[in-house]
Amino acid sequence: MDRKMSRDGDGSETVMDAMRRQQELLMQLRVLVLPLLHGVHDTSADIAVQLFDDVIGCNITVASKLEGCLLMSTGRPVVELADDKSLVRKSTPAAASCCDRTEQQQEKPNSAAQKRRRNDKRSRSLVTHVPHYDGYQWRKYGQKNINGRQHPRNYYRCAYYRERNCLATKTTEQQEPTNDDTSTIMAGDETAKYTVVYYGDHTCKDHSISMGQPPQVATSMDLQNREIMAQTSTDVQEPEPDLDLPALLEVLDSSPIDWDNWKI
DNA sequence: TAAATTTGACCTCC
DNA sequence: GGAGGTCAAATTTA
Repeated sequence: MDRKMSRDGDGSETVMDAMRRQQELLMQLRVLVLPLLHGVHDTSADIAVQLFDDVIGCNITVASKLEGCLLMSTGRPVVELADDKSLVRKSTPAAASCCDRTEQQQEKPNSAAQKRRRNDKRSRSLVTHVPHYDGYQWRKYGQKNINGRQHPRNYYRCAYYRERNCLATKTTEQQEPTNDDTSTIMAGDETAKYTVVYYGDHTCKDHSISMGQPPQVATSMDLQNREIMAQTSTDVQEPEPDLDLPALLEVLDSSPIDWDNWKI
């Protein structure tokens, strides 16, 4: 890895790029597969969900540790893990961690601490046609028209935010149609693509996205949530009852794999 | 009637 | 001061 990291001067961005890419693709694969498991025997679906969470968690852990090593060796921060850099501001000494902010919020829920900025480097984004199919239950808490964007950004937090103090949040935003898409994509069109950005981990799960924990509790909840999501989604992004696999596969088309960067 | 969503206001950051 | 993120009262829905 040292050899690779020393490429292009320091090469650190290549490795981190690959990690980010892996993270992104895993999220996309998760979104792709979870709906297909709907109705599948619970045990198999449980295991699949757990495996996804574990692999993603493993990836996040490796990326974090790698980033720490790079910080020590280069003395400068590496690029953000999130794709949407406008949403993730650079860390500052004053920027508390996600967990630190949690404590502050619990102490003074209506104080100045109520406004949180997205400094979490563990945010990850993906592009999907079915932004609700991610295995979790979300509650919408806001909508904002973003400057210059055609579609508003929707803000969701975990449905267990209060009940289990789960700080996971996500934003969804319908992508602007490209030249190729303009003929087919309209508001609410099921072929529309959405950029989904996730922040934080689900602490509502016993194991969150971590490794080596028993899957039973969290995964059964995932399945339950997935069913609820499929039944109760109320936003524009209504998931199709019968999922269009080609449409889902198109998600992957939006970010072709660059195999050169995968050679670490 | 409880739960979920909408939406305008407020707050923080740049 | 503008943009983005969150809160919370009002409204809608099941």
